[in-house]
Amino acid sequence: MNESINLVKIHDYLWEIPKKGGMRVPGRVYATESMLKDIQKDKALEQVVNVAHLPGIQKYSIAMPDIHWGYGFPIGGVAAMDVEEGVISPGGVGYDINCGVRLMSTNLIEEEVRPKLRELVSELFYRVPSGVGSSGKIKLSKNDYKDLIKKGAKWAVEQGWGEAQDLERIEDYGTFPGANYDTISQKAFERGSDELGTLGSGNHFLEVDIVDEIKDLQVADDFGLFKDQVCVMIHCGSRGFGHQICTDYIDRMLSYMRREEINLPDKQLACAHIKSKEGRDYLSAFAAAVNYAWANRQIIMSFARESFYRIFKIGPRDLGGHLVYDISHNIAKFEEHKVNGEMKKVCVHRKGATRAFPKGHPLVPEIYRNVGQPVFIPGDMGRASFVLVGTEAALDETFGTSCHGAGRMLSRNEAVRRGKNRDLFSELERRGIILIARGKRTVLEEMPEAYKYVEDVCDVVHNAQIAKKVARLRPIGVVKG
DNA sequence: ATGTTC
Repeated sequence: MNESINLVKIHDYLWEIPKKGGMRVPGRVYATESMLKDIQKDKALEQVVNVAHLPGIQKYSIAMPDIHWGYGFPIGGVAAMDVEEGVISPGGVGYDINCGVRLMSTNLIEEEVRPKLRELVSELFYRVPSGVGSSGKIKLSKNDYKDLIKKGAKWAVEQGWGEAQDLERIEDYGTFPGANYDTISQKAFERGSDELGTLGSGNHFLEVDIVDEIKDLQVADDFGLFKDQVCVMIHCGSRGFGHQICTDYIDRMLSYMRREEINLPDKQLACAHIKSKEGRDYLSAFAAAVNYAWANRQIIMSFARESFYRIFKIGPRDLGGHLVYDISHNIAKFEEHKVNGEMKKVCVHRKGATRAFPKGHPLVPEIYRNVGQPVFIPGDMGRASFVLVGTEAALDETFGTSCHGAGRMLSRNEAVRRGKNRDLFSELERRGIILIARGKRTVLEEMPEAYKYVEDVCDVVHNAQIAKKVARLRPIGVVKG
């Protein structure tokens, strides 16, 4: 418990940790009072306080309602740094650089898919390798890499996985600027060389979902969503490539901090000034991993389309198979935000947090400029996931950010311990959900009871108005690592 | 998250 951390109520869904000691800004936590009790069970709020010590941090060290303990920064944390004096921290992005979620809509409805659901999920499981260390059929040469790390999803489309219009529905059109081949270790290249088009493990998944309830008819329609529609949700990141880049740069930044005599409450806050050589090199390698993750999700979506074509013997026109949007929830971005009444350029770290820009914002892709940015909040494999839309209040209060998931409630070990006599596969099947997974342990770690109910988390961001609910999805087919 | 403890 963190009795020593004082929480001052701002309103029913927002609490402030007053500035104290070496904190440069206060902390702010979006949660209900009852959620705070769970949040206080681990060291996540201490991490919010620690992050508030970082050089150049602006306004607040922010925590979303799905916050939990992470490496250095909490997962569900947001921190914006001044670009002149501030720092970039690999732990503020996460080990899985550009982990994120994309949603693909289809023209199909549940009753059309049900009769062949098991075949479909088997096909998806076959085409998209999953599990730790899973490798795919795509082998990346040095020249492939050079092109891929600069172009991201655009590279994947050029190679034939998907179409140009997909790129209009990805943050930054699927290409992150600034990648530099020379800032990346050989080890990172090796680890990533056969992992493109693979899902990975842990909380990553590929799901067939049904649009179960529409919460905002107009916005749902603008996103191309309707009741009973079949969708595909993909959650994964940059695999061993991004992981190795994070590892490499935490190491380099620890020596930078010793050299520059930067003292922080936790070694895991390893960071370097954005303008330093170490900071710039990290950003160049990080950009490459961002692009790798976008290419990865692009390729997996393309495999999903092919699975539908084969199982239902239909073509692209009948499937629909439109990308709704692709969100990044482990990323740092240079954006303009209002600080003390003036617009300034900051580097926003979003770790387990989703950008949620309102309509009219120039960084929202043109097709959604008059609607607002889609926000996806995946829940657990047995209950629900949500589609929301970004708001003006998010831009004012949270650097345009909302939460990213249900938030873990049980540790992985505790979930496995409690679930060891259960058969999640048949339990889910009785509820109409086909689950195919590579490892039984991962399934127990990820069982529904290990997570908060996602709608409770969505209610916080909805009521705090930092995103607005659009639709609820429910899973009918799940592929796990 | 992760060649699941370089």
